[in-house]
Formats: sequence, structure tokens, C-alpha cells
Amino acid sequence: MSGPESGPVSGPGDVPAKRRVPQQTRSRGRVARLLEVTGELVVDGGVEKVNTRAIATAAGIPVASLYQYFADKDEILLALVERDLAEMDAQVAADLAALSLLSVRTIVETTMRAYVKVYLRRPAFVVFWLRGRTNAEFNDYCRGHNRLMAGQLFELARSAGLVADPSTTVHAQLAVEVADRIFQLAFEDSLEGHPTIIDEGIDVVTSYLENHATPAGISGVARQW
Amino acid sequence: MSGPESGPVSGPGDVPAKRRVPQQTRSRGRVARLLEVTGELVVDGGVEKVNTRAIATAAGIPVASLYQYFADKDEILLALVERDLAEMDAQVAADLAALSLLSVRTIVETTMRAYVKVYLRRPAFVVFWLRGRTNAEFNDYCRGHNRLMAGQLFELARSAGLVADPSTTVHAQLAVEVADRIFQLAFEDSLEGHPTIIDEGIDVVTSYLENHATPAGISGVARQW
Amino acid sequence: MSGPESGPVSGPGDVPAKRRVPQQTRSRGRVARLLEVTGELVVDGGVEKVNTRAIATAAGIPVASLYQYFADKDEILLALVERDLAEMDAQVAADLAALSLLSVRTIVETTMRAYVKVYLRRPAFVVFWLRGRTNAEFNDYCRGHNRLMAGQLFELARSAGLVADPSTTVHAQLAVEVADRIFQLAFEDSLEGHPTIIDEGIDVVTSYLENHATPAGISGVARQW
Amino acid sequence: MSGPESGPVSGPGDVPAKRRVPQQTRSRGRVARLLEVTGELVVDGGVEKVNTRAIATAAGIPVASLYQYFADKDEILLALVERDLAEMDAQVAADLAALSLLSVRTIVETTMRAYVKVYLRRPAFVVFWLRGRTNAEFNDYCRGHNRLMAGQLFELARSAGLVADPSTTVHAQLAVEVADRIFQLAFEDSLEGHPTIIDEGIDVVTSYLENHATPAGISGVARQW
DNA sequence: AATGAATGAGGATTCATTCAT
DNA sequence: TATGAATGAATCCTCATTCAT
Repeated sequence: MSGPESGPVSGPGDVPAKRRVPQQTRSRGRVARLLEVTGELVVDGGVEKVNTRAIATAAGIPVASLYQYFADKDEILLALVERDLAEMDAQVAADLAALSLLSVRTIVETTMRAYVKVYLRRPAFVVFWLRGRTNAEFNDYCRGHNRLMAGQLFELARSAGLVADPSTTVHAQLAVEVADRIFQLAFEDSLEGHPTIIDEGIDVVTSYLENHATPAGISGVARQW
Repeated sequence: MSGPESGPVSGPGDVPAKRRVPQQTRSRGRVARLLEVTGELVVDGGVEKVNTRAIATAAGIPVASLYQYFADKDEILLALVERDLAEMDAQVAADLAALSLLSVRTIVETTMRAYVKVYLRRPAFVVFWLRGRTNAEFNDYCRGHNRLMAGQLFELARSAGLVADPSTTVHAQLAVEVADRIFQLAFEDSLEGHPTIIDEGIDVVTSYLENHATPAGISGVARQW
Repeated sequence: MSGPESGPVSGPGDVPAKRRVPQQTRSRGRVARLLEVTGELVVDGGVEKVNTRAIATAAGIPVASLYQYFADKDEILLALVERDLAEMDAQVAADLAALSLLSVRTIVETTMRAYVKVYLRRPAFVVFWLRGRTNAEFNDYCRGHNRLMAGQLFELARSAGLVADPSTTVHAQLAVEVADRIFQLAFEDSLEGHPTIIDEGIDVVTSYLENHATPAGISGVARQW
Repeated sequence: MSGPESGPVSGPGDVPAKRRVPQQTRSRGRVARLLEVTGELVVDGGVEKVNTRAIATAAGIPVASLYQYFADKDEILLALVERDLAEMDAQVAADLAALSLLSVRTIVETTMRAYVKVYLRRPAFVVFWLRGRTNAEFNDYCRGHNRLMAGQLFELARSAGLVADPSTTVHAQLAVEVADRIFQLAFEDSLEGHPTIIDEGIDVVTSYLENHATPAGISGVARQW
């Protein structure tokens, strides 16, 4: 262990720093395929069922080759979520951009329905995002994204004059988290989402946020293009 | 097989039902200690860190001895939750019983503050209940309890004349789940709970439920003793 | 380990001599019941399923109490076999005693049919004796009994003048073992025994032994009472 | 899930079929060595003594590496038996092929002596095949092979005109099982086989089968090449 | 004599990751 | 770049037996 032959062995007690795989190195096709099959595995058996062998087998590549594209297993799952979150963001942005009347209700409803669209399109995301938040690191990542989304929506509403004065992003964040939870509830039994719960959920969030809205926030203002 | 003395021998070849460990057999002290250390492990490293060796080591007993008291690992975790849930139920019941003015707001606030009390007293429960719902079976158990609680609260409110006519337990269930989620949010960073989030959460739930309340539900009625 | 407090600890490396439980000490009722339920377990799940917990549970007594009556698990199984073997011996003796015409064929057939009677009466014995000869010690015990039986039958035939001169007990032993195997075959699928195989088996054994018989052994001699 | 590239991914959630280890993947040397040491363990301590740790230790590899080559423990034992059974079949086929005079006796004797050759060459097979048929699945496998062998031998004899008319494979099967049992007897004490018992055994089987033979079956017919 | 409680010693299997090629 | 092979470290659980009472 301490002889001259021990070479560049990292000393014991080191923090096992994650070996980074350079992003541009990744063969895009294989990475996409890996995310695809990982998503299927998640849908079929829950996050717990996902293991390296299952992924590799389903993708038709050797297990060892996973490590060409990802530093470790967690990174695969993370990449999957990142992919779907990006799609989510795009959907929300697009739907909000198409909105002509801005109000608390329209923003809430449009955003939540955009989420539902993506949930329906990406069942793996439902399982992963709504049901399987087991990993602490991953949970943090999700929360961080929620916070970001809350900030953006708050800014949109504020700049449109919908937000009553003493309100802060805290209210927005709370609203986002509540919405998140409602989705968990609506999708926990089936991957198709329980429409009633979603409708009620929109009500819950809206009625809460309207407590902190200006009159314009309730009646709405025409979008400035 | 051939005599009357063969009695109620459960037939072998049955479905491999969980071997039951008789409750009265359990040495109370050790079981309590096991739940205690399991709780600490959960607090320290999340539900995933809990394994039989860790529990046994922390409790200072051999792994094999765990199986004196519990049929398997899951049963340990379940017992821990059951213990804390019972405490939770008791707290809620006691605090509601002490309520002289029944209204949507007082019921919501009293219940949610009762929850907070127990969360503060039982940090493992926070981690387990609010963060670590990874196991499907366990998740179901939690949901079932939420449903029960929703039903009881709804019945309390309904019999006091607080609930507007077309309302159903669905609204109550939604409210409970939203409250649950708000607690997740309030406790995700620290085990002491973020007071602002809790206060806001009470508002969220109350303002939602008041949409479905009678005038008496809003103004309140004196408790009938 | 080596201090004065180590007391009469048996030194390491000792052969673990079996602690003997005095025979007359055994409470007959409980022992009988234990053998009964052990037999049932064997029938239901094969020899491999039999373990101390299963036996104790089925008998409705604590596991530790088994050791009041038996030195160890093997002794229980052995006692079960001893019980059934005794019954077997009695049946064979009785049926042979009732035989008026002694010949190779009548002796073989009578004996084998006596075995079949007991196999049908004692399904546990079938499972244990014919199927589950896994334990070496137990296997030896069985072989020993077969040898004994062979010797007795040979003596019966010899003293009746049925046996040609150079024949020895070796032929008898071989015959017994072949018969034993035929029973294994006949009972391997069902506990009721395949009649055709049994009939054929009697033929196999008879035709073999008649090769070593006197003319009287083939035609038969009247029994001397 | 949604693209044509998802291919023949075996659906998760299936019956937990045995994970198959690809045959061509196996490093021949190590697999052979594993079977070798497993054989030695079987000879030394019986089938029951064989466990994964013992095998791995004896082979000088980690226990986990066993699972590179075999799906589970049973597969190791099965592979061992398959190897030896193949050798057995080859020996029987070769010796029968060299036979110029076909008769009940020559076929029986040639076959049984071929078995003896392999038993002497493969002591583990003796222990496993003749003594340790404890596992039900494995027992079935052995019986299946016996049945096959019986069928082949019967067909050989029938096509050579040795078999009297109403005879069926049942007689052949019985003969094979009896022979099997005689080998158990002959090898139970030593791994070298008791010659007298083997000789007698050939007599037993032959004399039984000659009861069902044509005259040609007894006198023999020249082999048609 | 009886037994509740305790446990040492195993037992099979899984899995993420590494590494030589 | 790609990967077949290898494995250390875990994981949950079972069971015969002992022993203090």
C-alpha cells in the first residue's frame, strides 16, 4: 500500500470525487437511446427497478459502456430528468407566450395545463418526478427547478401588474409546490391523471394566489406584445 | 392429519405469508429501542440508509435478533410509522376536542398545528413521512391514513354544519394532501419547520375550503359538548 | 478464555458428542404428537421443509421444548422412521405368519404387499423412506434395516428348504434393495402407488430369486405350524 | 416506448425467469474448474455440503464471480450432472455400437458395464447421481434421463427383433430403474463399486427382461452394419 | 420440566463500478 | 472508443441450538 508500486492511488479517506465525463464526448444517438430505455424501465417498474444491468440490457449495450456516457448511475437518471424538464419548460414558455389575457387564473391554469400535457407525454417523468423522489440529491434538483419556475412566473405576473404589493416570491414558491403536490395526487393512481383533481387543484392554487393579487390580477390585463 | 388433535395447523404450501411475530411476545424495551435507533438512522441518512445491519449495530444487538421482534425489515419501518402516526392521531384528537369554536379555519389551523407539534417531537417521522415515501406499500399506507383523517375531519365539519351542500370528501382529501405537501415544503430544509410556510399553508388550505363552506363554516359555531 | 472463570467449557476441537435424552424421560403423549406433525410436514413439503420451528409450531409447543424430548433435529426424524419401520416389521411378520404355502413367490409377494399396505397407511414414510434419503446417517440406518429384513427372509426361506445350495444372503439383500427401488419408482409420482409397477416389481424380484431356488422354492411347501 | 428503435426489449414485470448466462460467454477454463471443484466437494461431503462459498473458495475465486458463469447455485450442480451424463451417454453409445451380437443379455451387460466405467471415472457423479438425489427438480431431471435411456435401449432391442410382442417401454423403464438402484447399492460403500453386486445386478435385469424377450432376444442376432 | 429469548454461523444473490485489453 | 470479465461490498433472511429462569 505504501511501497513504490502503489502509484497514483488516491489515498484512503479521500472524498470519492465524481469522475466527470465530458459532455461533448457523448455520442448523441446512444445517449438518447439510453435515456429512452431508462424512461421505460422507470415507467414499468419504478425508480427502484432501474439498475445498470437493466438499462444496458434494454439498450442492447454492455453495462460497462454506460460509463462511456455517464459518470455513474445517478447521472443517467439526472440526465433523464433534465431532458424532460427542458421539455416541460419549453411547453410552459410556449403556452404562456400564446396567452393574450394575463391574470392570476390564466397564468396558473395555463401553466398547470402545460405541465399536464408533458406528464401525459412523458410517463417516465410522472413516475420519476411525482412518485420517485427518493434520492436526496435529485430531490434538491427538483426543488431548485421549482424555485426557478416560481421566480419566473412571479416575475411575469409582477411585471404585468397582477401582484399586490407586499407579495414576494415566497407565495409563488408555495403555489408551485402546492401545484406540484396536486399533480402527485392526480397522477398517483394512473398515468393519465385524474381530471377532477387537476381542475380542483387549479382552483386551490388560483384561489390562494388571488388573495395576494391586485384587482387587475383577478380581472386580467391584455398582453403587451 | 388423522386425529382430532391435529388442530388448526396452518397448511404448509400456503402463500408465503409474512411470518407473524406475536405482539405480546415482544420485549417492550428492546422493541422501543429498535424503533428509537431506526428513527435516528432515518434522520441521519434517509430511509434508504436503513438496513438491518445498521439497525442492529446501532441497537447493539445481533442482526438475527431483529427477527425476534419483527418479521422483516419493512415491518420495523412500518412499526416506526405506526407508532408516530398513533401519536399524531392522538394529538389531533386532543387538540380538536379542546376547540370551543368550530369553523373551517379553526379546524384547519388546529389540525395543522397539531401535526407540527408532532413533527417537531418526532424528527424521524418528518424524514420518513414527508421525505422518504419511496416504498410503494408504505406510500399506500400513508395515503390510506390521509384518507382516513380527511374523512374524519370532513365528518366533524359536516356534522357541525360547516360544509356547503355539494361538497364531498374529495375536497377534504385534496385539502389534506395539500396540507401534507406544505409540510413537506416547510420541513424540507430543516427539521424545525419553516414558520412562514406553515402560516401560509394554513391560509392556502383554509381559503380553499372556505370556497366550499356555509356561512357558519366561515364565522364558526360554538361547540356542543 | 484461559482464565479461571472459563470453567468446564469443553475445549475447542472436541468432537461435538450428541447429548443424549433419556428414553424413559420422554412424555409419551407429546412425543407421539411431535412425530405426528413431523410426519404431516414431511408429507406436505418434503423432508427439506421440516425444521424445528415448523415442527414446534405445528405441534403447538415452543421450539425450545423440542429439546426436552429429542437431542437434536435429526433424532426427531429418526424417531419418526423408527416408529414407522416398527409398524412395517409388524405387518410383514403378521402377513408372513398367516401364509400357509411357502414359496419364493409367496414370500416375495406377501412381503412386498405388506410393505405396500404400510406405505399406504403412512404417507410420511413414503416421502421419507422412498424419496428423501438425503441424510447420510439416516441412509445408513435404512440400509441396515434392509439388511436385517433380508437376513430374516432368507432364513425363513432357507429353513423351509426353498433356497438352492450356493445361495447366500447376498442374493436376498440384492432382492430387498431391488424391491425397495421398485417401491421408490411406484410411489414417486403419487402416494397411492402405481399398481402396475408394483405387480411388475414382484415379478422382477421373484424371477430373479427363483434362479437361486430349489424346486420346492418354486412349487412351494406347506407351512409347518 | 414510442419509437421503432425500442426493439425486442423483454418486458419487465414478467415472471422472474431465471436470468440466463450466455453459454458462449463463459470462459471455458474457469467453468471447467468450477465443475471440477464442485465435483470434489460433492465427493468429499455429499451434495448438501456444496454451497456457493465452498465452491468459490475451492476454486480460488470470489463468490460473486460464480454468477458470471451460472445463474444460480442449482445451475452449477446441473451443469456438473449434464457434463457427466453426456459422458455417460457417449460411453453407452460407443460400447453398444461395438457390439456384434445383439441380445437382451449383451445389451444389458454392455450398457451396465458402460455405466460402471463412467462411475469409476467420475466419482462425483456417483455421489451425485446415486446418492444425493435430494433436490426435486434435479431428481426429475435424472428420471427424465433414465426414461430417455430406457426408450433408446428399448428401440434398439425392438428393431433388432428381440422384444416379444406385448412388451412396452414400461418394462424397459423398470429395468433401467432397477439397474440404477443396483448401482446405488454397489457403490454405496465405496467409490469403486462392489463387483459381485454388479454381476448379480446384470443377472437380475437380464433375467427379468428375458421374460419379455423373443427367442432371438435370448439367443442373440448378429448386428446389421 | 418447561420455555421465552437470544444468537452465531451461515446462505444465496445483487449491484455499481473498475480494468485490462 | 468499447467492452468482457471480474469483484468487493452489501443485503435480507433462516435456522438449529443454547441458556437463564
